[in-house]
Amino acid sequence: MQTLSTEDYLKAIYHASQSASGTVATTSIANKIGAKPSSVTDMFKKLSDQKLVKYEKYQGVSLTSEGVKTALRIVRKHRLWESFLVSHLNFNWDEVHQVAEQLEHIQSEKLTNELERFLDYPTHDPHGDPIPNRALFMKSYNKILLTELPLNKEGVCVGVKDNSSGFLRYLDRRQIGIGTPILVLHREDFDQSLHIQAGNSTLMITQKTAENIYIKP
Amino acid sequence: MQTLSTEDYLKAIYHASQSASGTVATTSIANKIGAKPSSVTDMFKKLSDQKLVKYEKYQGVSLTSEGVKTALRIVRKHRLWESFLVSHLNFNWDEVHQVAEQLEHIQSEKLTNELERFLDYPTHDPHGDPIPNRALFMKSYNKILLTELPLNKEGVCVGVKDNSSGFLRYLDRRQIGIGTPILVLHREDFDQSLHIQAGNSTLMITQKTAENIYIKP
DNA sequence: AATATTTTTTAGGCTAATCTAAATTTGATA
DNA sequence: TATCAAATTTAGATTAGCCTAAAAAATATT
Repeated sequence: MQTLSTEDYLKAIYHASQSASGTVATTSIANKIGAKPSSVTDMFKKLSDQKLVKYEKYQGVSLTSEGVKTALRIVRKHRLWESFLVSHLNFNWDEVHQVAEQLEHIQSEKLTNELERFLDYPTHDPHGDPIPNRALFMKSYNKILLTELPLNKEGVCVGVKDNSSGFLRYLDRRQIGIGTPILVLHREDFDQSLHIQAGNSTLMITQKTAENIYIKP
Repeated sequence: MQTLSTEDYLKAIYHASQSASGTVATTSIANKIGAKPSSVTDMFKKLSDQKLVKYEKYQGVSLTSEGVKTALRIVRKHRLWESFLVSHLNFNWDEVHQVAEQLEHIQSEKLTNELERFLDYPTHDPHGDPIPNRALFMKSYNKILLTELPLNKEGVCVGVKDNSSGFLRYLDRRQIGIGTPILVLHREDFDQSLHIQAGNSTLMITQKTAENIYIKP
């Protein structure tokens, strides 16, 4: 059984190793967790003793298969709770993260599995991220960034890269959400901004926005 | 903001002060929390510094009004979550306590209030205990123990005093639950055991059982 | 009332998780 | 490749929450 803190570290290592290849650096975890590098080193040693990560001095860490399982169990809970908050408790997709950070630590297999059943076995959370099933298996769409969608090719928004409240509320205002059909009408060579059709409305978005929106073509 | 541990202490002090009058003794909290009396003394001092309890050496503690409020907020969450687990997640009334002990610490007013709305403003939890509303007000039935119910007077089971899994499962087997109509047919002078009608069936229960069942006459 | 027992507190330690400051290693740069 | 900057680790300290053992106070018993 893990402590709150070890669970946070394992999740952070898991997410860091998704976006980069090779081992995960001390500093990158320090930034995610909001702790000093020296504290992270301490924790790396503890996790290594518990065989949850492979750690070699100065070489960063990688999760063992046991570590991956533990991390996925937390991700599973996090995403199921986020789904519940949005679908039944009137939370908006920009409000769920902080609460789910707490709920993900609740220990009860029965609770997790019954919640999943109650939600009718959702495959994706409110941000479009895949939810690991009971066997910890998850299937992602093969999605691309909106910056990579060819002109005049129909796509659907299936997720976001930036989960910050600010970005999500911006998308709300632009009426872009999971499931919104998207068509790129014009790409401005000068600054890579896009004119798009999103649902019924036509609008302009910056490159920075486009590289944070996932599309299923 | 409280730590997990201070919340546990406040809740324990609240419950202890419900069942006894005057101040709450160090040992009684030590037993509830599962800690040594010396640790409890330490915590009493901390809670006193935070003005959540009134504490005088060797004289036990009592909650301040701020302490009562904090405790009731936890009780509210505990009982709402228990209700949710039973009504929507297929938990039996003897399985909810441990999980609710974790869920009661989740900090989000919105979550609590939305959960209450989703459950349609329940007034009592699965064990018949009253749920504090948003203003932390709760209304209890004026209930009596089954030992005090006069012969041949109709009553309804509205709660249990002992919330242990063992007792609750025993009641399940006897088909006694919240809402079951109860009639005392005979009281045995020798050992105070009762012959009762519970729902459709007639059965015998011991005095010990009867003093753990609450009845609304 | 004096003594014995129980309850409570104090004193001093331990562990997990953090920190700062100093030392070490890596890897980038001149 | 020698040097320097950045990243990482070590050493030593801190805090919360707990412990044991001993001392002190309250309560019960003779």
